[in-house]
Amino acid sequence: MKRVTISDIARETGVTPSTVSRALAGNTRVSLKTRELVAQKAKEMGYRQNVIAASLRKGKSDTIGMVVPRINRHFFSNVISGVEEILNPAGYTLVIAQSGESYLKEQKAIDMLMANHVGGIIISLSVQTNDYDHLNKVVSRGIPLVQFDRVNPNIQCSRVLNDNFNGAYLATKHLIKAGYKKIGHLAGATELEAYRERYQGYLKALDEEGIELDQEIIFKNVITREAGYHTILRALKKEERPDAVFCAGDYAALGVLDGLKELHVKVPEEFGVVGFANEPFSELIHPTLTTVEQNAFEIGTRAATAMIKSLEGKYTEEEEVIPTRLIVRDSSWKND
Amino acid sequence: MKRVTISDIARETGVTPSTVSRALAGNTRVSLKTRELVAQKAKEMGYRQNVIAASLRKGKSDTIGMVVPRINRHFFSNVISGVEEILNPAGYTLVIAQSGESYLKEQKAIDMLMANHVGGIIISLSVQTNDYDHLNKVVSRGIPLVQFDRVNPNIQCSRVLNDNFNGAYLATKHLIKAGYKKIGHLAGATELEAYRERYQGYLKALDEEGIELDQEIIFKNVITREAGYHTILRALKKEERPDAVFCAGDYAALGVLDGLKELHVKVPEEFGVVGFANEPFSELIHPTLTTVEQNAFEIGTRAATAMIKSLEGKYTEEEEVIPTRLIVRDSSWKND
DNA sequence: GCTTTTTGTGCAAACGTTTGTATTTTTGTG
DNA sequence: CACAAAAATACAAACGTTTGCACAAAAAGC
Repeated sequence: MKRVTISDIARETGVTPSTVSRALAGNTRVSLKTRELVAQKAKEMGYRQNVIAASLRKGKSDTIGMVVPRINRHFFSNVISGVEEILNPAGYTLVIAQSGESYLKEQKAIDMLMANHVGGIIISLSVQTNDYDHLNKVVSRGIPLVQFDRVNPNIQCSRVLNDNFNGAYLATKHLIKAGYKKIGHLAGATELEAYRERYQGYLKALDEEGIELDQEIIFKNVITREAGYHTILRALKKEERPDAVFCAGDYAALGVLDGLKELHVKVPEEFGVVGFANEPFSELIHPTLTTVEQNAFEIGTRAATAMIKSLEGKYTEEEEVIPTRLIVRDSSWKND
Repeated sequence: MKRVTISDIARETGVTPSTVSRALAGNTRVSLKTRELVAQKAKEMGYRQNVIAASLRKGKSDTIGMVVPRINRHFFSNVISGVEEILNPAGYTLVIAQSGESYLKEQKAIDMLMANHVGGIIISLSVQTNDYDHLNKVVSRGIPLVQFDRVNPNIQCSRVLNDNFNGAYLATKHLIKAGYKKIGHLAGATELEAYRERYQGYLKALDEEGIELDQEIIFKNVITREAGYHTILRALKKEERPDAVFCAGDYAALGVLDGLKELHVKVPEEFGVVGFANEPFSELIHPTLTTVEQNAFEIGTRAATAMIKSLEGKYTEEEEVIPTRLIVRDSSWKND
């Protein structure tokens, strides 16, 4: 059962392969009559373009590469869905690679994608990444690049971002309005812009409300559930103990709730907790977690749209910021 | 900044492209000396193979396609990780397509993968799929196919499965031993083998313990949280009400817990609940959910291994069954 | 009716590999 | 030292497209 090629169609229709190629591409240089003839014959014979051959000839492909830290994170898998939503109908295919938060694997993934002649690359950086030669190489090869969420602003390419700043600002503001007096912050990895922005949003809210900053209740690099748990235990031993925390991630917030439960601290009565990301579990735990929703799917569609724009040569370096939204649940008082 | 090709290396080293090709492939027909010379020069010049060209020539590629219903399901994203774990080190790249539980999209995904000349396809069927021509086409084209989890046993290919039967059997047995008397079952989509097997496991456990089957407390097609919720409300209105249920999925179990909480039925004291899948949330909710763990990662590694075997021509149609494990948590009595 | 323009097709090269076969070089043997 | 055998390399075709250029036929202009 051989594949049917363009030459097979040519033979059957009595024209040359080149005409068939043009006809299938809808080129108006071939008459409408032959275009229809070819199209019909192609369908009849079950022709499918050999994209490999086409890519080789054209020197580029309709495959877009995507590099994410981990595919099984709610945020990233939803971004991927968003990207597919746009890319597939537009005739592109997506190949996904995981960096596993490792700089080395990220480099390898990009190498692999370039070896596969992808038409463009959409990436969210690993935590480890602090050298950007691999990204610059992509750009200098003329391959369209789009960064999202975890980005480096110094690379010449479009970027799609969460409004981390505003989300954090709203979250902190909410805690203040709800009546909590001493609000701590569990910050994420300081190397990542995204977490730094959340920290800034936190600061802005405090500042705006005239609350003095207390470095004693700001904890850096607290991302996991375990870290959150240990941190809250430590925090509550301090003389000036916080009565609420804004966590830069839901997993840390989950750990905080673990710790509070262990210490029999009532939430939200005695202590308020707000997370970030709206992980699926956040509405399933007890108490349900107040958190900041990031619109992962939309980030995906925007990134894909920016990519297509670049592919069509309409590239302009731009930065889009997708709004975030506070979801108030049971882990914080609602009376604001 | 032009790509360096095999001919560039040939020119620099004074041999022909064919020799370079063979040298890079490690063919012993070229002398060790030139092999080393070529390898060194290639490195020096920064050569990267053009896989597109190679694929075209060889008529197949080192890209493996994977089709899953949804990428953002814990189970599937972990299977994917397992597949990558094996495929990447072996020099293959993975392209992932989502069927979104739609037969049409599944067909399209397979078409796309074949157009891209993937070397093989790993698939888990969509719920909707009840026609298998697209799979047979893959097989008849000589493209290695591996099915996992949701499979059709009539297709000629290797399969990797969960031990659904035993998992369900253990779960039900556990409920009986724990002292529950009337155990219902929320079954999944009956079109899927996987769910039918879980049902069978449930039956076996009842039978073995000499408990008479009551069709009144078996509910089909209950997969979502909402369905679980409505079903348990309905079930508890019956005259012969169950005092425990084994759910074919964790989401349904979650809905059951919702319903029980609403009715102030105490879990596990008055009612036992067991789920299936060990979704991440299952240990975060209150009470924590007793459930059956399926080793998604291992399913992935096995599927990938089977794929590589097929690719290397060592194909034998085989079926592997990966064991499942009962995880007892707070939603059922532990005194068994 | 002859040149010029337009329109539709064909020819052939190119994309970068791989691989069967032919050719040259080296090695071994009598 | 000749000659066969073995080893190393070269040649050339092929994979299925796309596309610049050439060419023929039809249409248009004078």
